[in-house]
Amino acid sequence: MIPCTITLPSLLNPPAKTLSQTETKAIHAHAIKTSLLDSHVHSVNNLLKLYTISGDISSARNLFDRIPHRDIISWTTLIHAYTKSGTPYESIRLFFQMLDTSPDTKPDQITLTVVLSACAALGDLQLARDLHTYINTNTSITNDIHLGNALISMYSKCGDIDTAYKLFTRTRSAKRNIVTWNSIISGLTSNGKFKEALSLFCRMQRIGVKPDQVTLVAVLNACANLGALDIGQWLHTLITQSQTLINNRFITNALIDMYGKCGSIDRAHRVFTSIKPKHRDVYSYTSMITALAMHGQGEKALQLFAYMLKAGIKPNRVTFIGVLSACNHAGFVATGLSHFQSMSSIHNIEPQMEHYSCVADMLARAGLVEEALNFIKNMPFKPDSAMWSSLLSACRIHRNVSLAESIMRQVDNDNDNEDEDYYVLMSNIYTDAKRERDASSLHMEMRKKRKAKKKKKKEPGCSLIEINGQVHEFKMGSISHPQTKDIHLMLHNIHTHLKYYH
DNA sequence: CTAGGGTTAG
Repeated sequence: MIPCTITLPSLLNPPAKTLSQTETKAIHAHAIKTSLLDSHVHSVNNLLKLYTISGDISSARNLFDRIPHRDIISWTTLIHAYTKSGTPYESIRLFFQMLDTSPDTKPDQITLTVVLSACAALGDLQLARDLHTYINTNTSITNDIHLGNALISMYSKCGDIDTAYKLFTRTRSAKRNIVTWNSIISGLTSNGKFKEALSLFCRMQRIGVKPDQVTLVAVLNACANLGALDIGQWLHTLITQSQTLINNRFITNALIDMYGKCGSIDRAHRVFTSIKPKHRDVYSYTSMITALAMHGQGEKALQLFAYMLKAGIKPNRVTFIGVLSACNHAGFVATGLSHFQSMSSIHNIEPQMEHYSCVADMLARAGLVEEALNFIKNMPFKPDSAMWSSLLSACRIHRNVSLAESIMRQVDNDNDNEDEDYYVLMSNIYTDAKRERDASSLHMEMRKKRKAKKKKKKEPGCSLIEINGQVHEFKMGSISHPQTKDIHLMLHNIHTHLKYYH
Protein backbone atom coordinates (compact mmCIF):
# COMPACT_ATOMS: atom_id res chain seq x y z
CA MET A 1 0.00 0.00 0.00
CA ILE A 2 1.41 3.32 -1.00
CA PRO A 3 0.28 5.40 2.04
CA CYS A 4 2.24 3.14 4.30
CA THR A 5 5.51 3.56 2.52
CA ILE A 6 5.10 7.31 2.61
CA THR A 7 3.73 7.97 6.07
CA LEU A 8 5.10 5.06 8.02
CA PRO A 9 8.47 4.23 6.60
CA SER A 10 9.81 3.03 9.91
CA LEU A 11 7.24 0.29 10.09
CA LEU A 12 8.41 -1.29 6.90
CA ASN A 13 11.92 -1.67 8.23
CA PRO A 14 13.13 -3.16 11.43
CA PRO A 15 12.47 -0.53 14.07
CA ALA A 16 15.08 1.95 15.15
CA LYS A 17 16.12 1.77 18.76
CA THR A 18 15.71 5.44 19.48
CA LEU A 19 11.97 6.03 19.25
CA SER A 20 10.30 7.29 22.39
CA GLN A 21 7.06 5.93 23.81
CA THR A 22 5.08 8.91 22.52
CA GLU A 23 6.53 8.56 19.06
CA THR A 24 5.66 4.89 19.07
CA LYS A 25 2.13 5.68 20.16
CA ALA A 26 1.81 8.31 17.42
CA ILE A 27 2.88 5.82 14.80
CA HIS A 28 0.47 3.32 16.22
CA ALA A 29 -2.41 5.81 16.08
CA HIS A 30 -1.60 6.56 12.52
CA ALA A 31 -1.42 2.89 11.73
CA ILE A 32 -4.91 2.34 13.09
CA LYS A 33 -6.27 5.18 10.98
CA THR A 34 -4.74 3.79 7.86
CA SER A 35 -6.05 0.33 8.85
CA LEU A 36 -2.59 -1.03 8.60
CA LEU A 37 -3.38 -3.57 11.29
CA ASP A 38 -5.56 -5.61 9.00
CA SER A 39 -3.34 -5.59 6.00
CA HIS A 40 0.31 -5.94 6.88
CA VAL A 41 1.27 -8.37 9.57
CA HIS A 42 4.88 -7.61 8.82
CA SER A 43 4.47 -3.93 9.63
CA VAL A 44 2.44 -4.70 12.74
CA ASN A 45 5.25 -6.91 13.96
CA ASN A 46 7.65 -4.03 13.58
CA LEU A 47 5.29 -1.87 15.58
CA LEU A 48 5.09 -4.59 18.21
CA LYS A 49 8.86 -4.60 18.36
CA LEU A 50 8.82 -0.83 18.82
CA TYR A 51 6.70 -1.22 21.94
CA THR A 52 8.95 -3.90 23.37
CA ILE A 53 12.03 -1.75 22.80
CA SER A 54 10.48 1.12 24.72
CA GLY A 55 9.58 -1.38 27.46
CA ASP A 56 5.86 -0.73 27.06
CA ILE A 57 4.69 -4.29 27.53
CA SER A 58 1.01 -3.50 28.12
CA SER A 59 0.72 -1.57 24.87
CA ALA A 60 2.51 -4.41 23.13
CA ARG A 61 -0.01 -6.85 24.56
CA ASN A 62 -2.90 -4.63 23.56
CA LEU A 63 -1.68 -4.44 20.01
CA PHE A 64 -0.95 -8.17 19.91
CA ASP A 65 -4.49 -9.01 21.05
CA ARG A 66 -5.90 -6.99 18.18
CA ILE A 67 -3.80 -8.47 15.39
CA PRO A 68 -6.20 -10.53 13.28
CA HIS A 69 -3.60 -12.72 11.63
CA ARG A 70 -0.72 -13.25 14.00
CA ASP A 71 2.26 -15.02 12.57
CA ILE A 72 5.11 -16.77 14.38
CA ILE A 73 7.04 -13.52 14.54
CA SER A 74 4.21 -11.76 16.39
CA TRP A 75 4.13 -14.54 18.98
CA THR A 76 7.91 -14.71 19.31
CA THR A 77 8.23 -10.96 19.75
CA LEU A 78 5.74 -10.89 22.60
CA ILE A 79 7.11 -14.02 24.26
CA HIS A 80 10.55 -12.44 24.25
CA ALA A 81 9.17 -9.14 25.54
CA TYR A 82 7.77 -10.80 28.67
CA THR A 83 11.10 -12.36 29.53
CA LYS A 84 12.95 -9.11 28.97
CA SER A 85 10.56 -7.28 31.25
CA GLY A 86 11.15 -9.76 34.05
CA THR A 87 8.01 -11.89 33.75
CA PRO A 88 9.27 -15.11 32.16
CA TYR A 89 6.29 -17.05 33.47
CA GLU A 90 4.08 -15.04 31.11
CA SER A 91 6.39 -16.02 28.26
CA ILE A 92 5.85 -19.68 29.02
CA ARG A 93 2.10 -19.22 29.32
CA LEU A 94 1.96 -17.44 26.01
CA PHE A 95 4.00 -20.17 24.36
CA PHE A 96 1.63 -22.89 25.53
CA GLN A 97 -1.31 -20.71 24.57
CA MET A 98 0.13 -20.52 21.09
CA LEU A 99 0.48 -24.31 20.88
CA ASP A 100 -3.08 -24.75 22.15
CA THR A 101 -4.90 -22.12 20.13
CA SER A 102 -2.91 -21.80 16.92
CA PRO A 103 -1.93 -25.26 15.76
CA ASP A 104 -0.98 -23.88 12.37
CA THR A 105 1.58 -21.53 13.87
CA LYS A 106 4.62 -23.72 14.34
CA PRO A 107 7.40 -22.53 16.62
CA ASP A 108 10.68 -22.14 14.76
CA GLN A 109 14.23 -22.20 16.16
CA ILE A 110 13.98 -18.55 17.14
CA THR A 111 10.75 -19.02 19.10
CA LEU A 112 12.26 -22.00 20.89
CA THR A 113 15.44 -20.11 21.70
CA VAL A 114 13.35 -17.38 23.28
CA VAL A 115 11.22 -19.88 25.20
CA LEU A 116 14.32 -21.63 26.54
CA SER A 117 15.68 -18.34 27.82
CA ALA A 118 12.36 -17.76 29.60
CA CYS A 119 12.70 -21.16 31.24
CA ALA A 120 16.29 -20.32 32.20
CA ALA A 121 15.05 -17.18 33.91
CA LEU A 122 12.50 -19.26 35.82
CA GLY A 123 15.11 -21.84 36.80
CA ASP A 124 12.53 -24.62 36.52
CA LEU A 125 14.43 -27.83 35.76
CA GLN A 126 11.35 -29.94 35.14
CA LEU A 127 10.07 -27.45 32.59
CA ALA A 128 13.54 -27.38 31.04
CA ARG A 129 13.44 -31.14 30.52
CA ASP A 130 9.90 -30.99 29.13
CA LEU A 131 10.84 -28.28 26.64
CA HIS A 132 13.94 -30.21 25.61
CA THR A 133 11.81 -33.31 24.99
CA TYR A 134 9.32 -31.23 23.07
CA ILE A 135 12.07 -29.95 20.77
CA ASN A 136 13.44 -33.45 20.18
CA THR A 137 10.09 -35.06 19.48
CA ASN A 138 8.12 -32.34 17.74
CA THR A 139 10.64 -30.52 15.64
CA SER A 140 13.37 -31.48 13.25
CA ILE A 141 15.68 -28.69 14.30
CA THR A 142 19.23 -29.94 14.89
CA ASN A 143 22.57 -28.21 15.00
CA ASP A 144 21.12 -24.73 15.36
CA ILE A 145 23.85 -23.00 17.35
CA HIS A 146 21.53 -20.39 18.87
CA LEU A 147 19.23 -23.10 20.14
CA GLY A 148 22.19 -25.19 21.27
CA ASN A 149 23.60 -22.29 23.26
CA ALA A 150 20.19 -21.56 24.76
CA LEU A 151 19.94 -25.22 25.86
CA ILE A 152 23.34 -25.11 27.55
CA SER A 153 22.51 -21.93 29.35
CA MET A 154 19.03 -23.11 30.32
CA TYR A 155 20.32 -26.28 31.95
CA SER A 156 23.07 -24.34 33.76
CA LYS A 157 20.60 -21.81 35.12
CA CYS A 158 18.30 -24.61 36.24
CA GLY A 159 21.19 -26.14 38.16
CA ASP A 160 21.76 -29.18 35.96
CA ILE A 161 25.35 -28.45 35.00
CA ASP A 162 26.08 -32.07 34.04
CA THR A 163 23.48 -32.01 31.26
CA ALA A 164 24.68 -28.56 30.21
CA TYR A 165 28.23 -29.88 29.93
CA LYS A 166 27.14 -32.97 28.05
CA LEU A 167 25.31 -30.78 25.53
CA PHE A 168 28.38 -28.58 25.23
CA THR A 169 30.57 -31.55 24.34
CA ARG A 170 28.03 -32.58 21.75
CA THR A 171 27.96 -29.26 19.94
CA ARG A 172 29.94 -29.54 16.76
CA SER A 173 33.22 -27.77 17.36
CA ALA A 174 33.07 -26.07 13.97
CA LYS A 175 29.82 -24.42 14.98
CA ARG A 176 30.92 -23.33 18.44
CA ASN A 177 31.19 -19.61 18.85
CA ILE A 178 32.11 -17.29 21.71
CA VAL A 179 28.59 -17.48 23.11
CA THR A 180 28.83 -21.28 23.29
CA TRP A 181 32.04 -21.01 25.31
CA ASN A 182 30.64 -18.26 27.50
CA SER A 183 27.47 -20.20 28.20
CA ILE A 184 29.32 -23.21 29.50
CA ILE A 185 32.08 -21.28 31.30
CA SER A 186 29.65 -19.02 33.15
CA GLY A 187 27.41 -22.03 33.71
CA LEU A 188 30.31 -23.76 35.45
CA THR A 189 31.13 -20.76 37.64
CA SER A 190 27.53 -20.16 38.65
CA ASN A 191 27.30 -23.81 39.66
CA GLY A 192 30.41 -23.65 41.79
CA LYS A 193 32.70 -25.52 39.37
CA PHE A 194 35.44 -22.93 39.37
CA LYS A 195 38.41 -25.12 38.52
CA GLU A 196 36.51 -26.66 35.64
CA ALA A 197 35.61 -23.19 34.39
CA LEU A 198 39.26 -22.14 34.39
CA SER A 199 40.43 -25.29 32.65
CA LEU A 200 37.81 -24.84 29.95
CA PHE A 201 38.97 -21.27 29.57
CA CYS A 202 42.52 -22.51 29.06
CA ARG A 203 41.32 -24.95 26.42
CA MET A 204 39.52 -22.14 24.68
CA GLN A 205 42.68 -20.03 24.73
CA ARG A 206 44.76 -22.92 23.39
CA ILE A 207 42.59 -23.38 20.34
CA GLY A 208 42.70 -19.66 19.67
CA VAL A 209 39.18 -18.50 20.51
CA LYS A 210 39.43 -14.91 21.69
CA PRO A 211 37.66 -14.26 25.00
CA ASP A 212 35.36 -11.26 25.26
CA GLN A 213 34.00 -9.28 28.21
CA VAL A 214 31.49 -11.94 29.17
CA THR A 215 34.18 -14.64 29.29
CA LEU A 216 36.40 -12.49 31.46
CA VAL A 217 33.69 -11.64 33.96
CA ALA A 218 33.09 -15.37 34.39
CA VAL A 219 36.74 -16.39 34.78
CA LEU A 220 37.48 -13.48 37.12
CA ASN A 221 34.63 -14.72 39.23
CA ALA A 222 36.15 -18.20 39.20
CA CYS A 223 39.49 -16.77 40.36
CA ALA A 224 37.75 -14.81 43.12
CA ASN A 225 36.20 -17.99 44.45
CA LEU A 226 39.41 -20.00 44.19
CA GLY A 227 41.57 -17.29 45.68
CA ALA A 228 43.59 -17.60 42.49
CA LEU A 229 45.45 -14.31 42.65
CA ASP A 230 48.16 -15.16 40.10
CA ILE A 231 45.71 -16.19 37.44
CA GLY A 232 43.58 -13.17 38.27
CA GLN A 233 46.53 -10.85 37.81
CA TRP A 234 47.42 -12.50 34.54
CA LEU A 235 43.85 -11.91 33.37
CA HIS A 236 44.16 -8.31 34.50
CA THR A 237 47.21 -7.76 32.25
CA LEU A 238 45.34 -9.42 29.41
CA ILE A 239 42.47 -6.99 30.00
CA THR A 240 44.74 -3.94 30.15
CA GLN A 241 45.96 -4.71 26.66
CA SER A 242 42.50 -4.12 25.23
CA GLN A 243 40.77 -0.75 25.17
CA THR A 244 37.26 -2.21 25.09
CA LEU A 245 37.84 -4.67 27.90
CA ILE A 246 39.45 -2.24 30.31
CA ASN A 247 36.59 0.23 29.90
CA ASN A 248 33.89 -2.31 30.56
CA ARG A 249 32.24 -1.74 33.93
CA PHE A 250 31.26 -5.38 34.37
CA ILE A 251 34.94 -6.24 34.09
CA THR A 252 36.29 -3.51 36.36
CA ASN A 253 33.75 -4.44 39.00
CA ALA A 254 34.67 -8.12 38.66
CA LEU A 255 38.34 -7.12 39.09
CA ILE A 256 37.59 -5.31 42.36
CA ASP A 257 35.75 -8.36 43.62
CA MET A 258 38.50 -10.73 42.50
CA TYR A 259 41.30 -8.74 44.16
CA GLY A 260 39.21 -8.31 47.30
CA LYS A 261 38.49 -12.02 47.61
CA CYS A 262 42.08 -12.96 46.73
CA GLY A 263 43.36 -10.89 49.63
CA SER A 264 44.83 -8.00 47.68
CA ILE A 265 42.94 -5.06 49.10
CA ASP A 266 45.49 -2.61 47.63
CA ARG A 267 44.92 -3.78 44.09
CA ALA A 268 41.17 -3.83 44.63
CA HIS A 269 41.36 -0.24 45.77
CA ARG A 270 43.61 0.72 42.85
CA VAL A 271 41.07 -0.64 40.39
CA PHE A 272 38.27 1.11 42.24
CA THR A 273 39.98 4.50 42.11
CA SER A 274 40.87 3.99 38.47
CA ILE A 275 37.16 4.14 37.64
CA LYS A 276 36.04 7.70 36.99
CA PRO A 277 33.78 8.72 39.89
CA LYS A 278 30.76 9.19 37.65
CA HIS A 279 31.23 5.70 36.25
CA ARG A 280 31.16 4.01 39.64
CA ASP A 281 27.90 2.19 40.21
CA VAL A 282 26.32 0.28 43.07
CA TYR A 283 28.32 -2.82 42.14
CA SER A 284 31.67 -1.00 42.26
CA TYR A 285 30.87 0.44 45.68
CA THR A 286 29.42 -2.77 47.06
CA SER A 287 32.39 -4.85 45.95
CA MET A 288 34.82 -2.36 47.48
CA ILE A 289 32.85 -2.02 50.73
CA THR A 290 32.65 -5.80 51.06
CA ALA A 291 36.37 -6.14 50.33
CA LEU A 292 37.24 -3.62 53.04
CA ALA A 293 34.89 -5.33 55.48
CA MET A 294 36.47 -8.71 54.79
CA HIS A 295 39.90 -7.25 55.44
CA GLY A 296 38.90 -5.93 58.82
CA GLN A 297 38.88 -2.32 57.67
CA GLY A 298 35.41 -1.62 58.98
CA GLU A 299 35.98 2.08 59.49
CA LYS A 300 37.09 2.58 55.87
CA ALA A 301 34.19 0.49 54.63
CA LEU A 302 31.73 2.73 56.45
CA GLN A 303 33.44 5.85 55.18
CA LEU A 304 33.12 4.58 51.65
CA PHE A 305 29.47 3.79 52.25
CA ALA A 306 28.85 7.36 53.43
CA TYR A 307 30.70 8.65 50.38
CA MET A 308 28.58 6.46 48.14
CA LEU A 309 25.37 7.91 49.57
CA LYS A 310 26.73 11.42 49.10
CA ALA A 311 27.51 10.58 45.48
CA GLY A 312 23.86 9.72 45.03
CA ILE A 313 24.30 5.99 44.44
CA LYS A 314 21.45 4.00 45.94
CA PRO A 315 22.53 1.07 48.07
CA ASN A 316 20.78 -2.28 47.67
CA ARG A 317 20.38 -5.43 49.76
CA VAL A 318 23.85 -6.66 48.95
CA THR A 319 25.44 -3.33 49.87
CA PHE A 320 23.95 -3.68 53.34
CA ILE A 321 25.39 -7.15 53.75
CA GLY A 322 28.78 -5.50 53.27
CA VAL A 323 27.97 -2.60 55.59
CA LEU A 324 26.65 -4.86 58.34
CA SER A 325 29.59 -7.22 58.09
CA ALA A 326 31.92 -4.21 58.32
CA CYS A 327 30.22 -3.22 61.58
CA ASN A 328 30.38 -6.81 62.74
CA HIS A 329 34.12 -7.15 62.17
CA ALA A 330 34.92 -3.79 63.68
CA GLY A 331 32.65 -4.38 66.67
CA PHE A 332 30.56 -1.26 65.92
CA VAL A 333 27.40 -2.66 67.44
CA ALA A 334 25.43 0.59 67.81
CA THR A 335 26.41 1.76 64.33
CA GLY A 336 25.47 -1.61 62.88
CA LEU A 337 22.05 -1.50 64.52
CA SER A 338 21.43 1.99 63.23
CA HIS A 339 22.40 1.01 59.67
CA PHE A 340 20.09 -1.97 59.98
CA GLN A 341 17.27 0.34 61.07
CA SER A 342 17.99 2.72 58.22
CA MET A 343 17.43 -0.01 55.64
CA SER A 344 13.66 0.18 55.88
CA SER A 345 13.27 3.65 57.35
CA ILE A 346 15.49 5.54 54.93
CA HIS A 347 16.41 3.31 52.01
CA ASN A 348 13.17 1.45 51.53
CA ILE A 349 14.79 -1.98 51.62
CA GLU A 350 13.09 -4.72 53.61
CA PRO A 351 15.83 -6.60 55.49
CA GLN A 352 16.16 -10.24 54.47
CA MET A 353 17.17 -13.26 56.46
CA GLU A 354 20.81 -12.57 55.57
CA HIS A 355 20.68 -9.13 57.16
CA TYR A 356 19.14 -10.49 60.33
CA SER A 357 21.88 -13.11 60.42
CA CYS A 358 24.57 -10.44 60.19
CA VAL A 359 23.06 -8.46 63.03
CA ALA A 360 22.52 -11.52 65.22
CA ASP A 361 26.09 -12.60 64.63
CA MET A 362 27.31 -9.09 65.39
CA LEU A 363 25.45 -8.97 68.70
CA ALA A 364 26.56 -12.44 69.71
CA ARG A 365 30.19 -11.87 68.80
CA ALA A 366 30.21 -8.68 70.85
CA GLY A 367 29.17 -10.76 73.86
CA LEU A 368 25.50 -9.78 73.71
CA VAL A 369 24.36 -13.34 73.11
CA GLU A 370 21.18 -12.89 75.08
CA GLU A 371 20.25 -9.84 72.99
CA ALA A 372 21.05 -11.79 69.85
CA LEU A 373 18.71 -14.54 70.98
CA ASN A 374 15.97 -12.00 71.56
CA PHE A 375 16.66 -10.39 68.22
CA ILE A 376 16.19 -13.58 66.24
CA LYS A 377 13.12 -14.55 68.25
CA ASN A 378 11.46 -11.32 67.15
CA MET A 379 12.46 -11.42 63.52
CA PRO A 380 9.86 -12.21 60.84
CA PHE A 381 11.76 -15.31 59.66
CA LYS A 382 12.33 -18.73 61.06
CA PRO A 383 15.96 -18.87 62.19
CA ASP A 384 18.09 -21.16 60.05
CA SER A 385 20.77 -23.54 61.23
CA ALA A 386 23.58 -21.11 60.44
CA MET A 387 22.06 -18.60 62.82
CA TRP A 388 21.91 -21.06 65.70
CA SER A 389 25.46 -22.10 64.95
CA SER A 390 26.72 -18.55 65.09
CA LEU A 391 25.01 -18.06 68.44
CA LEU A 392 26.56 -21.24 69.76
CA SER A 393 30.00 -20.20 68.53
CA ALA A 394 29.56 -16.95 70.39
CA CYS A 395 28.65 -18.87 73.54
CA ARG A 396 31.86 -20.79 73.11
CA ILE A 397 33.96 -17.66 72.70
CA HIS A 398 32.30 -16.00 75.68
CA ARG A 399 32.23 -19.24 77.65
CA ASN A 400 28.55 -19.12 78.39
CA VAL A 401 27.66 -22.78 78.87
CA SER A 402 24.19 -22.34 80.33
CA LEU A 403 23.00 -20.07 77.52
CA ALA A 404 24.40 -22.55 75.02
CA GLU A 405 22.41 -25.30 76.71
CA SER A 406 19.23 -23.28 76.51
CA ILE A 407 19.88 -22.64 72.81
CA MET A 408 20.41 -26.37 72.30
CA ARG A 409 17.03 -27.08 73.86
CA GLN A 410 15.39 -24.72 71.37
CA VAL A 411 17.26 -26.30 68.50
CA ASP A 412 16.12 -29.74 69.63
CA ASN A 413 12.52 -28.59 69.72
CA ASP A 414 12.84 -27.59 66.12
CA ASN A 415 12.10 -30.85 64.38
CA ASP A 416 13.48 -30.12 60.96
CA ASN A 417 16.88 -29.22 62.26
CA GLU A 418 19.10 -31.89 60.83
CA ASP A 419 22.40 -30.21 61.15
CA GLU A 420 25.03 -31.96 63.22
CA ASP A 421 27.04 -28.81 63.63
CA TYR A 422 25.25 -27.94 66.83
CA TYR A 423 26.26 -31.13 68.50
CA VAL A 424 29.87 -30.69 67.52
CA LEU A 425 29.81 -27.09 68.71
CA MET A 426 28.07 -27.94 71.96
CA SER A 427 30.45 -30.74 72.74
CA ASN A 428 33.34 -28.35 72.13
CA ILE A 429 31.76 -25.97 74.59
CA TYR A 430 31.57 -28.73 77.17
CA THR A 431 35.17 -29.73 76.50
CA ASP A 432 36.33 -26.14 76.94
CA ALA A 433 34.49 -26.03 80.25
CA LYS A 434 36.24 -29.27 81.28
CA ARG A 435 32.93 -31.15 81.21
CA GLU A 436 34.18 -34.10 79.15
CA ARG A 437 31.40 -36.32 80.40
CA ASP A 438 28.71 -34.10 78.99
CA ALA A 439 30.67 -33.85 75.78
CA SER A 440 30.84 -37.59 75.30
CA SER A 441 27.20 -38.18 76.16
CA LEU A 442 26.37 -35.60 73.50
CA HIS A 443 28.44 -37.59 71.02
CA MET A 444 26.39 -40.67 71.87
CA GLU A 445 23.18 -38.81 71.32
CA MET A 446 24.41 -37.59 67.97
CA ARG A 447 25.26 -41.12 66.87
CA LYS A 448 21.83 -42.33 67.94
CA LYS A 449 20.12 -39.60 65.97
CA ARG A 450 22.20 -40.32 62.92
CA LYS A 451 21.23 -43.97 63.08
CA ALA A 452 17.56 -43.20 63.58
CA LYS A 453 17.48 -41.00 60.54
CA LYS A 454 19.70 -43.34 58.56
CA LYS A 455 21.67 -40.31 57.75
CA LYS A 456 25.08 -40.59 56.25
CA LYS A 457 27.92 -38.67 57.72
CA LYS A 458 28.14 -35.22 56.29
CA GLU A 459 30.47 -34.53 53.35
CA PRO A 460 33.43 -32.67 54.80
CA GLY A 461 33.97 -29.17 53.51
CA CYS A 462 37.15 -28.28 51.70
CA SER A 463 39.28 -25.22 51.23
CA LEU A 464 41.38 -24.05 48.33
CA ILE A 465 44.44 -21.94 47.83
CA GLU A 466 46.45 -20.97 44.79
CA ILE A 467 50.24 -20.81 44.88
CA ASN A 468 52.24 -19.92 41.78
CA GLY A 469 49.25 -20.49 39.57
CA GLN A 470 48.45 -23.93 40.94
CA VAL A 471 45.33 -24.56 42.94
CA HIS A 472 45.69 -26.78 46.01
CA GLU A 473 42.70 -28.45 47.62
CA PHE A 474 42.42 -29.44 51.28
CA LYS A 475 39.75 -31.63 52.81
CA MET A 476 39.14 -32.03 56.51
CA GLY A 477 41.29 -34.87 57.81
CA SER A 478 42.75 -35.65 54.41
CA ILE A 479 46.45 -36.30 53.92
CA SER A 480 46.32 -36.44 50.15
CA HIS A 481 48.43 -33.35 49.61
CA PRO A 482 52.10 -34.27 48.87
CA GLN A 483 53.40 -31.78 51.44
CA THR A 484 50.99 -32.71 54.22
CA LYS A 485 53.80 -33.39 56.69
CA ASP A 486 55.48 -30.01 56.20
CA ILE A 487 52.14 -28.22 56.34
CA HIS A 488 51.23 -29.85 59.63
CA LEU A 489 54.63 -29.06 61.07
CA MET A 490 54.22 -25.40 60.10
CA LEU A 491 50.72 -25.28 61.56
CA HIS A 492 52.06 -26.72 64.78
CA ASN A 493 54.74 -24.02 64.92
CA ILE A 494 52.24 -21.25 64.31
CA HIS A 495 49.99 -22.65 66.98
CA THR A 496 52.80 -22.74 69.53
CA HIS A 497 53.64 -19.12 68.78
CA LEU A 498 50.03 -18.04 69.12
CA LYS A 499 49.80 -19.79 72.48
CA TYR A 500 52.89 -17.93 73.61
CA TYR A 501 51.30 -14.57 72.84
CA HIS A 502 47.97 -15.46 74.30
C1' DC B 1 11.53 -12.44 16.17
C1' DT B 2 17.18 -15.59 18.42
C1' DA B 3 21.96 -17.44 22.43
C1' DG B 4 26.22 -15.60 26.99
C1' DG B 5 27.54 -11.11 31.92
C1' DG B 6 28.60 -8.04 37.87
C1' DT B 7 28.25 -7.17 44.14
C1' DT B 8 25.66 -11.56 49.39
C1' DA B 9 27.57 -12.54 56.13
C1' DG B 10 29.07 -16.61 59.40
